[in-house]
Amino acid sequence: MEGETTVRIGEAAAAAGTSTKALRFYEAAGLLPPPERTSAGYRDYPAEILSRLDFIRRSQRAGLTLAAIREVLEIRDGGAAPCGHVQQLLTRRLADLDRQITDLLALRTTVTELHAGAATAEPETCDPDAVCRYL
Amino acid sequence: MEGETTVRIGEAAAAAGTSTKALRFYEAAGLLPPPERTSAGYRDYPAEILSRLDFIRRSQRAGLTLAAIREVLEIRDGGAAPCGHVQQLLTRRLADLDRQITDLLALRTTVTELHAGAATAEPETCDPDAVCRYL
DNA sequence: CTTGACCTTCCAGTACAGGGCAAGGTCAAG
DNA sequence: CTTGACCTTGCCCTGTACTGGAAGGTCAAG
Repeated sequence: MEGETTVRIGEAAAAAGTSTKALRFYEAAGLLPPPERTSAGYRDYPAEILSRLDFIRRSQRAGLTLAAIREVLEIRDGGAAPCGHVQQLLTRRLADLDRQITDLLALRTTVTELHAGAATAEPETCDPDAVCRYL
Repeated sequence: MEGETTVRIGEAAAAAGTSTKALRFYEAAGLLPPPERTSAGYRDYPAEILSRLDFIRRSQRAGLTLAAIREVLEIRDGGAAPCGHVQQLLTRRLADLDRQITDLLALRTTVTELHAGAATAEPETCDPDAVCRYL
């Protein structure tokens, strides 16, 4: 038997491309299980923490919130495969993205129109009461 | 000469379609000049406040922050026409919107791909260590 | 022995635009 | 006289994902 490889928080953070602050934050937020501690009180993570951190990072790149990621992790930690939940999550995320994109495109149209109007700015014809006719 | 029409905060808020809280907040944030007070200490706005509130609302619908709106108002209050500034503002806002939209579209592509992958979910083939292969 | 790189906890703050509630003053109507 | 609608100030709370700093413990190297 070999001794198991463990990592301290700084090493884990560096390997995952994040910060020690973030790892402690994830722990407080329930995304990481409280690790063992060394006799000095240092967090002592098993090497598997790295794939978990990688999962968190992949999920974040998909625009998922930490709360959503935590749910997936909880299902997995409960022993079940989170596939179904993940699929729902992605479906909702997609709908959300579509709504956001639609909203932004509409706003872009509005702002483009305002901008075009302002291009022909004639301060003389402005009603001071209206503050600015171009908005 | 007639007495000038004035409005109290509740009336102004209702007319502008916002809340008394928001009006006090705008005042603290420098978007509204501190109004006269009645003998009881009530804010007593001139009727012109309504066009200012309307301007604020129009600007917010264009997605401008209160800080940006305040700048425009300050220029106008300084006696100048804010046209040039407004045009810059809209140019920047447009560039910002384009960047946001581009980012969201890229994210949408990513999420769509993940979602398509997850549609063929086969929990058996998952590596428990990876938490979920579909993310 | 000391320095420096780690690690610990806790507190505070970031940006945004207010919302919620408390505790109390004011005013017209019944 | 009292009720109810309105107003005042002040203070904390929301959500997001952390980051910064203070104050101090631990450990290997020089």
